[in-house]
Amino acid sequence: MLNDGFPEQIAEYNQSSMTIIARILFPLPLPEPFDYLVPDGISVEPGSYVRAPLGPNERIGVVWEVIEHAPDRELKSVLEVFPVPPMASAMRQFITFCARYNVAGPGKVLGMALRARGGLRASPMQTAYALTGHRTNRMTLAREKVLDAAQAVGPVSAAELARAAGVSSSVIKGLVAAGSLCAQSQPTDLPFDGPDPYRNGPDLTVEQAEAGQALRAAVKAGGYQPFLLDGITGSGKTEVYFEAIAEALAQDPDAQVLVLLPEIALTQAVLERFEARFGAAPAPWHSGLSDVQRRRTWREVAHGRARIVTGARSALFLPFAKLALIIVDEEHDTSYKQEDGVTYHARDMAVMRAKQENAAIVLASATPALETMVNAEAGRYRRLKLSARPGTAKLPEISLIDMRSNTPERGHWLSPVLSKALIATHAEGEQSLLFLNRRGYAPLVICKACGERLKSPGTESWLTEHRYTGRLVCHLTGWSMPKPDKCPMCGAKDSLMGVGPGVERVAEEVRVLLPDARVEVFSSDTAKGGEAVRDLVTRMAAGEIDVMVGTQIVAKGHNFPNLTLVGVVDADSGLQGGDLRAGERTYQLLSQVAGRAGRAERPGRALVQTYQPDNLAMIALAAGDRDGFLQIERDVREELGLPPFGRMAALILSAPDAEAAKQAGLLAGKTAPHGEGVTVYGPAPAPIAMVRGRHRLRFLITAPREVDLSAYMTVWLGALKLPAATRVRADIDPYSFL
DNA sequence: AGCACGCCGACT
DNA sequence: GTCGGCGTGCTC
Repeated sequence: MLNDGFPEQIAEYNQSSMTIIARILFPLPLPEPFDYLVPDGISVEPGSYVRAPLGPNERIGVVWEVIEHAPDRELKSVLEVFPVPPMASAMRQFITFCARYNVAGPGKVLGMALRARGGLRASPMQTAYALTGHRTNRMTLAREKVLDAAQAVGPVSAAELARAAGVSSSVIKGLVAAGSLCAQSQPTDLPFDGPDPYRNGPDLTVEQAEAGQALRAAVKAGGYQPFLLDGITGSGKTEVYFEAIAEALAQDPDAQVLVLLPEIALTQAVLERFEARFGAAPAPWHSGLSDVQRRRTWREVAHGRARIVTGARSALFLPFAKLALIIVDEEHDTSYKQEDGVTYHARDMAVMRAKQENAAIVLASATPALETMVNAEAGRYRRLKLSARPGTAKLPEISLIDMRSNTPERGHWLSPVLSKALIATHAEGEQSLLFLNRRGYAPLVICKACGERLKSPGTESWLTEHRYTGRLVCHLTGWSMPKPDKCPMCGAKDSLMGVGPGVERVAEEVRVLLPDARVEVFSSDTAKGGEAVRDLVTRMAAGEIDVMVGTQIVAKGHNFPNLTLVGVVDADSGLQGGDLRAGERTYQLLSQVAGRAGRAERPGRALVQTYQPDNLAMIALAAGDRDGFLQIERDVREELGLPPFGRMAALILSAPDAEAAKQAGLLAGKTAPHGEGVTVYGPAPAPIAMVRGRHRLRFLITAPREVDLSAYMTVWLGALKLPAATRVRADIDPYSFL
C-alpha cells in the first residue's frame, strides 16, 4: 500500500508544486522583477526578451532570472519570446550595477536599453529595385540617371532611387515595365557593411605606433584593460585608437566595438574617418536618429552583426552581444554626464561596463579630467602619452593680468589691458572669445580695501550676490544674509564689490567698447538645445561673430580658426568658486584654444584676469604647465576631501510651487539618515532653481571615499514619503554647481 | 509608465 | 441628478 502510493505522490508533486517561473524586469519604474509562469511550448532563459500581461496591458520585458519553485499565488503566463538573442549576462549585471550605483530603479535603467522596441521583431520588408542587366533601347536622359543611380546605391526603395537620380518615381515604373529594373522584396533594416580590420591605416609616427602597439597587445591579451590615451590636440589620438579597434575586430569575428563621442562631435566628418580607415561606415546611435534608423542599429547590435558603433552617451546602454572594446573619446567632456531621467556619467559607467564585459577600454583626451588623471596616477589605468604635434602649432601665449593694479572702471569688468587687446584684435579682423564661468548675475563679493572674499560660514564656498533679493547666498549650503554695507573683516564702509558678472553684462560692456563689432552671448540661457548651440558654433566658425562671450559651454572642442584672442574674465571664481570643476574647464578651454589657433597657423594669445597672480594655480596656468596645474588642483581637492578623494552626491527635490518645495525640503532634511562621516548641506536652491515651471531645491552630501554614498542615498530616498506632485532624484557625483 | 478607482464642481 | 477633474495606488 505504502509502496503503491509513493510514485503517485511524486508525480503529483512534480505536476502541481514545482513550476518554472520567469522573473521578468519591465522597463518601468517598478522596484523589482515580477514573477510569471512559463507555459509549455515556450522556453525562456535569463536575458530572453518577452511579452507578458501586466495589469490591463501587455508589456515587453527581459527575463532576469529563471527559477523553479512552488508558486505561492496565482501567476500570469509569459505570452511570447522575441526572436532576438537573449541579453548578455554582462549587460544584465551592468544594468543592475548602474541602477544601484546611480540610485535609480532597475526598470528605468532597462528602459534605456530598450529604446527601440521595433528591433525585437524581424525587420519589416520593403520593395527594392535592382538592375537586371537588360538595357532597353528606349533610353531617355531620366532613365539614364536612374540606371546610374541604381548602379551606385544598390537595391533601394523606389522613392529613394528616384531621389538619388533626381527624377520622379514614374521613371522607375517605366524601367520596370521595360525590364531594366526588377522589384525584389528585402528587409528594411539591412545589416551594416562589415568593417575590414586588415586595411592599412595611415603611416604612424614612432610615438603613435608605440601607443598603437601597446593597445593592440592589450586587446590581444583580452580581459579588462583600461587605458588613458593622453595626447595633445592634433597628436593623432584617433589613428591610435583605430589600431585597437582593428585588433579587436581581427582577433574575433564576432567582437563588437563601441566608440562613445560627445553628441556635438558626431559629425559627418568624424564618421567619414571611420569609413576611410575600415572601409565601412559605423552603425550610428544618437538622439537625432529616426525610429527606423534606431530600430536598425538596435537590432544589428543585439544580433552581434554591427561591429563598430559610434554613438553619444546613451549608446552605452545598447545590448551588445559581444562587446570587446570601448573607446570614450574626449573623455573629459562634461556632456557625458546625463542630468535628466537617470543621472549617470557615461565615462564612469563605460569603465564599469568594460569591467563586466571583460573588455578593453580607452579613455582619450587632450585634456583629461582630473579624476581620470588621478586614476592613471594610482595605476588603475595605463597611461599612453602622445606629445608630438605635427606642423607648427604653438601654445598660446598666456599672460596674467593683475586686477589689483589694472582695475577696471567701476561697474566694468574688463581691464584696460584686455579692452585694448579686444580693440586690436577686432581691428585686425580676427575673433575674440571672452570666457566666464558664471552665467547670469552671480558675482563673488570682495572687499576693495582688504581683499577679503566673503565666504559662507564653515566652508570654503564663496558667497554670490543675488541682485534681485539684495542678499548674499551660498550655493553650497543655502545659507544667506542681506548684503552688509561694511566689510565684516576690516570694517571699511561701502567697500564690498561684486566681481565676476554674468556673461550678459560683459557682452554689454563689449558692445560699448566696440560699437561696430558683432557680439554674441553663448551660454545655456542663450543657446537652449543642440540646434541653437550648433547655429552659434557655425556662425562663429564662419566668422560671422567678432566677439563671443560665453560660459563653459564654449569649452567643448569647437574649431574656430580665426579666433586669436581669449580673455578669461574672472579666473578667480573660475579657479576656486563654488563649481568643483571650473578650474579644469579653464585649462581645458585654454588648451583647446591653443590647438585651434595653432592649426590655423595664427599665434593665439590668452589674457587671464586675476586678483591673485601669485596663486600657484595661476602661475602654472600662465606657464602653460598643464600637469603642474592639475597637480595643484589635485592637492586642493585632496586636502578638502572633494572628489575624487571624497564622495559627493546631491538630492534634488522639485515641486510645482515654492511652498511645496519648501515643505519637501524641510521633511527631507529631517529624514536624512545618519551616516558615519556623511555631511548633508542644504537645502539650497538648485543650480537651475526653476525648470519647466517647477521649483527645485538641492541637498549636497559629502563623505569620505570609503563610504557607499549610493547605499546612503537609497536609504534616504526609501524613507522619504512625499506627496505625488513632489519629485525626488539622487545625483551621484554631481557636475553642475552654477 | 499606464490605468483604474475614487471623491468634489459645472452642465445636458 | 451626472460627466469629469486629476490625486493615490497597483501592476506578478
